[in-house]
Amino acid sequence: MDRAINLVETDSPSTRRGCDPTLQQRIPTEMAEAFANLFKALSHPVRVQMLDLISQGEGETCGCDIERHFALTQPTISHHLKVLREAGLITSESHGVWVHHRVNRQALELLQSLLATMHK
Amino acid sequence: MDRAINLVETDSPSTRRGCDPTLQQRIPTEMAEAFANLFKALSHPVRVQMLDLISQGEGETCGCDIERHFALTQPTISHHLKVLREAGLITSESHGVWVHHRVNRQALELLQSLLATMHK
DNA sequence: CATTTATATATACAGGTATCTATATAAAGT
DNA sequence: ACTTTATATAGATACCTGTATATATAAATG
Repeated sequence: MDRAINLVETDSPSTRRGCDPTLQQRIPTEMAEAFANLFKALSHPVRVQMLDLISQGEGETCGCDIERHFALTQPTISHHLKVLREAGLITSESHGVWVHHRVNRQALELLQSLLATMHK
Repeated sequence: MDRAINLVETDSPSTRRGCDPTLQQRIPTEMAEAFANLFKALSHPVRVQMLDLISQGEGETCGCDIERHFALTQPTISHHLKVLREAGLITSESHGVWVHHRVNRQALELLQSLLATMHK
């Protein structure tokens, strides 16, 4: 009548530890890291606004278009664009001196579906 | 025929600067900050997984239930829960020694709708 | 029933790391 | 030459996570 050993790492339903043993880690670590990286790219107000600006263009939005809307230096804008690009939220292609940016819809849809699963 | 002054802060369509002058800052700064704060709370893989675990419970998920799923110390778990709580992604209420957490659906829906506007 | 023991949670602090933004500079197209 | 964009660097600030500690409740035991 004493549960003896196994004080930790138990998953049996007879354990007094854990109010709800049915909770499962549905999101594996690597997937959680991928999601977190996308969210991190959106964790700055300037980048939220930048992505919204880019989403308004038809893939023709260039850096100077974005720059006009912020009280930030050009290297700082360039940095934020790089963060969005490396996260996979936008793609960028050079056209002469200009670089045109467009949103990656797949990434946004992925985030949307995650959020959907988390509020039933 | 020369545009003279007004080298910066121009919004007039006659400005040679800016390939696409129709782009508008649809998201005001305070709103962008609010969104960024929510995204920042989700910018860590552990918090993504934690929110998913909490979303599985019926508002009865306690800290110890969460703790079991991570190789982190209790204060670290407590810290991450605090981040989620202060961002408004979860609410927490004490029941005796336990604290029960539940997701804030409004916050998740808000993020979802933002993402929706950004991929048309 | 009182007293100890264990459990759940929170706070304070600190070291290491990452992020933000500016200045300075470079490269390349028009 | 002028414009667009990128990189390097650096200082200030913020974030992550552990150790140490505190509090309050529950459980156990005499």
